[in-house]
Amino acid sequence: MNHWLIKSEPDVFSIADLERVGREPWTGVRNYQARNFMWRDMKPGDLALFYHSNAKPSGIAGIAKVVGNPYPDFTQFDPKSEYFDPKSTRENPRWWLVDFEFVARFNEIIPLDTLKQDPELCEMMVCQRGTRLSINPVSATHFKRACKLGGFKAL
DNA sequence: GCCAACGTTGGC
DNA sequence: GCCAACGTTGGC
Repeated sequence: MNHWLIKSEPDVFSIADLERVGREPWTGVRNYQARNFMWRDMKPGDLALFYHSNAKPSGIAGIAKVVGNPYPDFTQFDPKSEYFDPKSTRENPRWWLVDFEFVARFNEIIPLDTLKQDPELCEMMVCQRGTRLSINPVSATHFKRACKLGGFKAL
């Protein structure tokens, strides 16, 4: 099983939103590296740290799980969507996504500052300067430790 | 294929 | 709101 970190701006879609809806298609990823993670590497059952970016504070807010297999991001075909991509076709879609399911919400967000100060978690991509990728692979060790800090029993 | 200009991300 | 970092675009 692979582990991940997925970023979302809580003003747009937060861990509380995921808890409310239960399951959500991860639309709007328009970066090839992040897309490759979703259609090539993610498998149903994979677990992800749900990270709040552009937040007060930014940090890990909970856990989500990959459900189902990748399929084309429908927003790329919708001219009214902000994620519309005129260069993509239904025959040959450019952008793919998976659905995420709610697993857990931490009692308190683990702030980025805490992650950076942690001797292990400071190694995570999200702690490195200039890393803007919205989906990051995470080691099983780092995942477990983040769960522990979040007060959540490791899965 | 190079690279300057531009746009976006995201911490602060 | 600022700005560093980085990805993408497009002229050549």
